[in-house]
Amino acid sequence: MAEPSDFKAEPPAGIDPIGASSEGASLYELIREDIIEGRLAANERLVVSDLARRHGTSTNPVREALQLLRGEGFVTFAPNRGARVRPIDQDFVRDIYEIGVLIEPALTRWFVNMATVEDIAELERIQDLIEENNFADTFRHSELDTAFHTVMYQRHYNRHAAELWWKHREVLRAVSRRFDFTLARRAAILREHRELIALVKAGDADKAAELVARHVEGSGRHILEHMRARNAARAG
Amino acid sequence: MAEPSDFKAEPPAGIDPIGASSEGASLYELIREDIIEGRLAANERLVVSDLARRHGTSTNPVREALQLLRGEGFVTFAPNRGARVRPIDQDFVRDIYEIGVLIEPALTRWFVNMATVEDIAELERIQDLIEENNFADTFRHSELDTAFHTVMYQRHYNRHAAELWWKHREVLRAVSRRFDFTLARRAAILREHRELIALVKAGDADKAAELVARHVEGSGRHILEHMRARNAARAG
DNA sequence: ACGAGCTGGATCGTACATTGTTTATCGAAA
DNA sequence: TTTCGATAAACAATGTACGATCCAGCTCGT
Repeated sequence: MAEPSDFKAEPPAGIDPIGASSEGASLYELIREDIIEGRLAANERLVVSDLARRHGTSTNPVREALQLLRGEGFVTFAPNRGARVRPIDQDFVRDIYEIGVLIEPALTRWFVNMATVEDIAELERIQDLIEENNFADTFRHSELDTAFHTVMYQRHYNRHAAELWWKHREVLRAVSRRFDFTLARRAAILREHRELIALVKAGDADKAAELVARHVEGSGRHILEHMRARNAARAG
Repeated sequence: MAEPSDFKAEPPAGIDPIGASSEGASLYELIREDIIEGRLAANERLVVSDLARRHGTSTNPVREALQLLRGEGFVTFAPNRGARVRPIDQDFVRDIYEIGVLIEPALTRWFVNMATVEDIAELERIQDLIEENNFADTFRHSELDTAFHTVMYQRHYNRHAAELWWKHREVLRAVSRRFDFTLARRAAILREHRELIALVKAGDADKAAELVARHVEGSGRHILEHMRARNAARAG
């Protein structure tokens, strides 16, 4: 969170976004993006030689990228049958937002007790931008919303929990980009953010945690409903 | 959970313990064991060519195993500077047991509402074995204790949460094997298990969840205290 | 329908090129 | 003589290439 203008969603400090070398890293990111963004279909086979050809590298970096993705759960392996895209389906989304409902309130509770004046000012600034944008640019909204929550979680001492949150967040962000926010959901997001800021100011950790649980729950349900609707439309 | 006699701790169904090929899998497991069990020191460099020589393979499988471990968080990478062992230190343990405190109660809550007569009988059977063993064989206790909780979580619909629990459990199990249980802790474990079974029988999900939170918290604190004591002893 | 053989691709091994990091050495300045 | 900095050599990570082997799934002939 450096400059006032740039709001590229960034991971909380200390979470390495890349980690490998130049080639391998980009390969990893490219494949990962393809999976999260849905460009690679669920359960699609990931043929090493194809990927190598497509990205203009040899097979070795591809294999390493796939193993890395396997470790992170985006790719499944069957012995001697290679890799497949783990489907980002309703079950997957439900699983990770449910974990969010359990973890985020705890992160929030800590934040409420540690928040500085600057933190609160930052939250309000981002919230102003969110309201100014008012879902006109959904991509921008997504970035700002992520930034809002990152402010709260980025300095938490439990790096594992923060990292887990971030990874889940990235998936949900990508999925939700495929849908529009309903008017009801838009109103709820704005209301809950404002309410959350008020609770942080008041130092009411319990109520803030409870609110965040509702907020995450609502967000997850909203995404799931969209996915269900789309699947029904496709099937019908 | 097949035969009455064997209680090798096993992951909940659907969590692939291996996944890769024969060679690569064993390599992955060997290195992973070395890290978790503490045979590889914290932050120790993992030189690909060394590992390849030591395990009698070429460098390729080693590199893939390391990437997989990176994805799972056991190894850190610095570009062009290779891999290092992620230290399993107090912070690490604290982070994952705190996440357990958040997740396990939710898993338990579900189990209480879904438990069959057979499930409860299984819990009691394992608990009998735990009490029969009475910490005489600490390794066996560890296996039985894991089996006890696996019965509760293995059929949970949220595979992500169950998998997360299992991965964390493996680490904590390995760490706690290096220490003895204090008498107080032993008593608490037995008491809480019995109490938990009673609450499951009574169908009291709220109290069961609360108890599990205390149980996990107590277990985590116990391990942390041991680690602190050992570190203090080493430093003094 | 069924089984033998074929084939694609995964897996692993080996060798080597390139590139970046670390370390040791050497010379110049203090 | 010691210290500092530059340079070079050693080391290791990363990427490429290619060949061997093995297995799952498919084809084709019966």
